[in-house]
Amino acid sequence: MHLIRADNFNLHQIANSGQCFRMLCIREGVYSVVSCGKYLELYQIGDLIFLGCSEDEYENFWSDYFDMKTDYSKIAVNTDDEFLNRAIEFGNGIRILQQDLFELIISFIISQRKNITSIKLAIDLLCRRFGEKFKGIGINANEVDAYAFPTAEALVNAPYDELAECGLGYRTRYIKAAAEWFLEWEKNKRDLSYNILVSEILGVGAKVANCICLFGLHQLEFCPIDVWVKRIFDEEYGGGIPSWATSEYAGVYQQYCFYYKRNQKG
DNA sequence: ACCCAGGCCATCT
DNA sequence: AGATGGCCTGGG
Repeated sequence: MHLIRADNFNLHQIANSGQCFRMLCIREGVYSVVSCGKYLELYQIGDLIFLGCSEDEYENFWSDYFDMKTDYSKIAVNTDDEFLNRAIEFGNGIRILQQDLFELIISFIISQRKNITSIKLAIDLLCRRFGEKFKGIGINANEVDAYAFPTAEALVNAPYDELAECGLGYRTRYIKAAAEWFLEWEKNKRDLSYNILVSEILGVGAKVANCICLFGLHQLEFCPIDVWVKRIFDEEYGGGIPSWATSEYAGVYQQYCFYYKRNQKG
């Protein structure tokens, strides 16, 4: 067990911000998350975060995963934009996680035309079938069965029908192609960019590429425009593009606004 | 029973 | 370059 104090950190908001599909509420207030073959359970009381891992593992891994080195109090500042101010106030515990790139690419290809519940289900099935099973340590030092996200090799070698059975539908061939692309990319690790993602990976269009840049490459200026953000532009800005959407931290503001819009009035 | 979801691609005008 | 239809499937 490791304890930290954190500002601009809200576990519930992070888990429900739509950027991560493997952070689950397993009991009242307690969340589990798997990343890079590591399992963590954690909960929050006020600004205290209780983590079911060693200080060493926190410092070496989870601290970066939760982007603790970025000072969000410098991003979530008051502006002259009333809607943005309300969104920041509402969602200012959201952080941009530093997730595994391959997992990110596959997850957001899966996300197209699916709601969050369906995305989580498909990814869970994928991990159970093709991911490595391992023992995680729970918040009470108990042992937990966990599944890593499948490697690119595992998905390249996976029979098409078995992949499809995870509820991927027409995206199945995209997933296979993306896994093959990733293995090839890993050989030389040339710099990734929005244009490369869109032009080289089948099934990656503008929205998904923006998500990969923001959530997978931690380039905070990328602003994915989905139906919710479109709705914000239409209903709050008369169809125009607000200045935050083209700013240095556009992706963070997008998260605040997206979360606010989805969760307001009911 | 619908209807559509946090898109993308191919195929048109 | 802009608009339209098809696509898998499960949740609401």
